[in-house]
Amino acid sequence: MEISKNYEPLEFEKRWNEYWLANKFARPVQKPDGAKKFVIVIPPPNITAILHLGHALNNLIQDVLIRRKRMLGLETLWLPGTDHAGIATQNMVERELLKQGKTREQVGRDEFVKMLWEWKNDKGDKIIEQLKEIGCSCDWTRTRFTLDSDMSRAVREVFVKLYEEGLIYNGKYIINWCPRCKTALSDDEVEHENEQGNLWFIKYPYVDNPSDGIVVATTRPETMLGDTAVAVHPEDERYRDLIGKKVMLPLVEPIRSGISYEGESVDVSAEIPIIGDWEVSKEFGTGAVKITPAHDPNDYWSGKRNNLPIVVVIDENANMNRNSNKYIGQDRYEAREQIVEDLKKRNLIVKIEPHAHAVGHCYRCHTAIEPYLSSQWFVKMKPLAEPAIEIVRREKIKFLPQRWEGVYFNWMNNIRDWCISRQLWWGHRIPVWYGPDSKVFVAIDEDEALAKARDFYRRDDIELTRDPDVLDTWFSSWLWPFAIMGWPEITDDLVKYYPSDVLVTASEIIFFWVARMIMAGEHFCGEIPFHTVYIHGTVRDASGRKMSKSLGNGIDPLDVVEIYGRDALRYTLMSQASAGQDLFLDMKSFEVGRNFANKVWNASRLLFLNLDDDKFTKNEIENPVPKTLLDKWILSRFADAVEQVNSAFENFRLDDAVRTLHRFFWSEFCDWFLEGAKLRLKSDRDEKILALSIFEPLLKLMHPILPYLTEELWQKLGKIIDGLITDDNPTIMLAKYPESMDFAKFRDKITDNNFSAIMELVNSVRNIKGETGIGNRKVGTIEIIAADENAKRLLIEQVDFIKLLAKIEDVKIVEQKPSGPCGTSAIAIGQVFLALAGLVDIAKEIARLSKEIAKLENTLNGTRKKLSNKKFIENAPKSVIDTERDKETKFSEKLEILKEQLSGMQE
RNA sequence: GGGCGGAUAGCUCAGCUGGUGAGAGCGCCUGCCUUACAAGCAGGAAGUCGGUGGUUCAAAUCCACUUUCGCCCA
Repeated sequence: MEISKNYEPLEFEKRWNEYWLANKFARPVQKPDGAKKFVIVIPPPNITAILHLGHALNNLIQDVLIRRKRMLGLETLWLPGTDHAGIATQNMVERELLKQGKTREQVGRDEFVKMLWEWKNDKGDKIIEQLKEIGCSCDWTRTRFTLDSDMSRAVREVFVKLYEEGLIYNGKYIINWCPRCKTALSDDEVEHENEQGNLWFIKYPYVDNPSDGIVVATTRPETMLGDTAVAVHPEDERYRDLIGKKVMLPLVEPIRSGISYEGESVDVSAEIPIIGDWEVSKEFGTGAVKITPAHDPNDYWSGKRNNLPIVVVIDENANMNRNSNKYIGQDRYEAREQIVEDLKKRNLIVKIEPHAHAVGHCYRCHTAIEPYLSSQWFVKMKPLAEPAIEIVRREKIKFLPQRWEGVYFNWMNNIRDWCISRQLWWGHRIPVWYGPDSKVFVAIDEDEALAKARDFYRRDDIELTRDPDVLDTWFSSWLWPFAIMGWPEITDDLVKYYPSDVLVTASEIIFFWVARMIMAGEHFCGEIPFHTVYIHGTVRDASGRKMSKSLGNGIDPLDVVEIYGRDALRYTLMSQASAGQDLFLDMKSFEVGRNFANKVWNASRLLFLNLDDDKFTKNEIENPVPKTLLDKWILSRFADAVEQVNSAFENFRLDDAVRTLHRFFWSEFCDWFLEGAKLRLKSDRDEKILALSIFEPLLKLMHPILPYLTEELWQKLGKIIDGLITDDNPTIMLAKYPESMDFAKFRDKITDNNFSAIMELVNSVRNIKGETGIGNRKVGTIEIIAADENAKRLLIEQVDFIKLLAKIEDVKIVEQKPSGPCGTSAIAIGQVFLALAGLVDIAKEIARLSKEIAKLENTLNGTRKKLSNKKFIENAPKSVIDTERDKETKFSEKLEILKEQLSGMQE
C-alpha cells in the first residue's frame, strides 16, 4: 500500500474538494417518503465580505452538522447564498468612483446601479468560492442572492401585504441619519460609543429682564439655533415659577422659518417659552434643558407633547442650513466652535464641564449619526412581535445556549417600529408609486400600480412617479429562509424543505436577523423558520480583541489553510467551539489541529505498511473476531467513543465530540491498541481485520471534523476492502455514520476493568523506570505478588503484552518479596517489584515512594474523616458510602505495603 | 443606569442535574532519532477552582454579597 512518509495535506485536500464539488455529493438525495430531513439555511455573507475566521467558524459548524446528518442517511440540504448588503456595497463602489474624482450623483442612478452589478459579478462571489475552499458542503446548485429577481418578488409581495394589513406606514419622524452615506438607518444600525465631550452651560436671557436668564446644559451647543423652548420639570422648585416666561434665544434672527408637526410652514420667533415637561430630569445639568425638536429624538417627542414648532438648522450633509444665521454652510462641528466662541463674547457661557456621553455612529462607515427629521417608511412591529414572543416562550424555537432567549425577549418586548426606507440606490426599490397629487399606490409592480391609479382617478392617462428609495437590506434578509426556496411560489423545495432545522449564527445579529426571521416565518408562512437557534461565540485574537480589519489583528483562514491545511483549520475551530463561549486564537492554535491530523496519518501508515497487498471484504471488517483482551478492550472503548461522539453532536457540543475523538484515537487506539498489536499486525490476518473494523468506522466518525484526511485514507482503504467503495457509495461523505447501536454489542465492563488493571501495572512500571532514571529502555524483570487468583490468571494471560508495553524482559509471579534493592509499587493487581540491582538509584526510589505515600496519606485522611462523620453515614446515599469504604480499604492496604517497602529500602 | 457572560495549572480551555485521588492540549523539566509518527515516544513538575459569607454529611459545582475583565441594551 502506497502511503507517503509525511502528512502533506496540501497534496490531497484540493483534489478531494474538486471531487466532491464535481460530483455534487452535497445535493439532497431523494429518500423514500417519510425519511427524515435535515435542512440548514446559511446566514448569507455579504458580497463585500472576504472570508475571516468568524465566517469560517460559523460555516464550518454548519458543515460539521450537515455532514454527519447526511452520513446518518437523512435527506439533507444546506442552502447557500449571499446578501447584497446595501450600504456596505454602495460604499465600496462609491469609494472606487471617488478615485476617479466622481460621485454617484454625477454618474447618475442607472449608471451607478450598473456599476454595482458589475462589482457584484466580478467580486461578489469571492466569499462563496472561499467557502468552497474550506469544504463547506452546501448544495451550490441552489446558490441564491438577495437581489435575485424572485427574491425581489418576495420582497414586494411582503411589502404590499404588510401595507394592506396596515402594518406599513409612511411618516415624518426624527430618524438616525448618516450624513456620509446620506441615508436613514434603523435603530439597530447605530452603534453607541462613549465619547469624552463637554457639557456647555449656556445662559438664555429673560425677555423681560435681559440682565438675568435661565441656564441650560447641553452636549450639542450648535443645535441651539433650532431651539423652540426651554423645558424644566413641573415640580422643580428652582424653576416652577418660571414656567410661561420667555427667554431670548441668542445668535439667531428674530424670525426663523419652522414647521408644525402637521407639516405646515410657520414663523418661529427667537423669543421662546419656558415650559414644564414631566420627562425632564431634575438631576441632569442645571435641571433646565433646551428643546430642539428637529435635532434630538427626545426633544422631538417633547415638542410633539407640548405643541412646539420645529426649526431645522442642520441639513442632510450635516452642514448648517439657511435657518442658522451667519453660520450657514458651516459643518456641525465647525459651527459648534464658532457658536461657543460667540456666546462667550456675550458672556452667555456660564461654564464648560467635561462630560462623557454615548454618541451614535453609523455601523458601516462610523460617521457620527445626525438625528434628522425626514419622511420614511416604517413597519409596525408590535403585532408581528407578539406571536414571535409566544413561539419562543412555548419552546417551539429553542436558543442554544438558552440564555440568549433573555436577550431575545428583552428586545422583542421593547420592540420599536422599524424604519425600512434607505436613501440608497443599491437594494430592493420600494414598491410605492405616487400619483400627480402625491396619492400613494402600493403595488407588486408598475402595471398593477397603474391599474390601481387608473381605477382611483377614473382615467387612463396617469403618470406615476416611483418612490426613489430602496428597502433596508434586512427587509430581504428576514425572508431568507423561505424566499430562498421560491416563496411566494409554492415550489417543490418550499413544500419539502421548509421549515429548516437549525440556524447557526453569532449573537450580534439576534435582533437584526434572527428575531425578524421568526416574525416573518410565522407571519407570512404561518410556520416557524427553524426550531433551533445555535449561537456560537465570537472569534477573538489572543489578547481578547475582536478580530477586525481595522485593527489588523485578523487571521486569514486561507493563510491557515496554506500553513496547516484545511483539516487543521476545522479541527482547531471545532475544538474551541464550546457552548457559545468566545474563541481566543492565534496562528499557533492551529498547530493542534495539524498535529492531530498528522497523528492520524501516521497511524494509518502503520496499518497500511502492515497490510501489504492483503485483500479484505466489507463483510469481514464488519464482523471482527476479538482474540485477546486488548482486542476486546479496544472494541469496547470504541463502542463508548461512538456513543459519546454522537451524543455530543446531538447536543451541539462540537468541542466535546472533538475531545472524545482525540482521547479515543490518541490515548487509546494509538497508545495502547496499536502499540500492543503492532507485532501481530504484521502477520495475523484476524488482527488486521480487527484493526480495520475499528479504523474504518473511526474515519467515518471523524469525517465531519476532518473531511479531507478521512476521505484520502478511506479511498486508500477502498483499494484493499472489497465492497467498501461502490458506485452507490463513492465517497466517505455518503458512507454510513457509525451509531451507538452498531457497536453496542462490543461493550464489555469486565474487559474494561481487567484491562484497566493491566494498564495500571504498565503505568506503574513505567513510572518507576522514569522516576529512577532508567527511562524507557527495555531492561529488567518484574516480580509480582498477585492480589488474588483472578489477578494471577490475568497476569499469566497478559505476560507478553505487559512485557511489550512496559518494556521489560520478563514478568514473574512470585509469593515472596524479592531480596535486594528494587523499585516497588502497590496496585490493584498486586505488589510489584522491579528488581534492578545496580540500575536503580535507591535514593531516588526512596524519594519517589515517600512522595506517593504522602499523597496517599492525604487522600486517605480525607476518606477517613468522611467515614467517621456520623452525619455522613446517616445522610449520604449508600453508593457514596460504599465507594468511600472501598477507598478506605484499598488505600490503607496500599499504604501499609508501600510503607513496608519503604522501610525495607531504608535498612 | 439595566441585562448577560467569563474568572479552574505559565497559556487556551473542559469539568452536565453537588459525592473525581480536580482533567486535556500547548508550554516547562528529565530521558529517548525504539523502522507509523521528534508535528513523535516514555516519565515528571505545576492548581487553598477570583474573594468573603452561607446552605449541606459533602461545594470548582447551589445561594448571597464582592472584586475584576468582556459583551449587549439604554
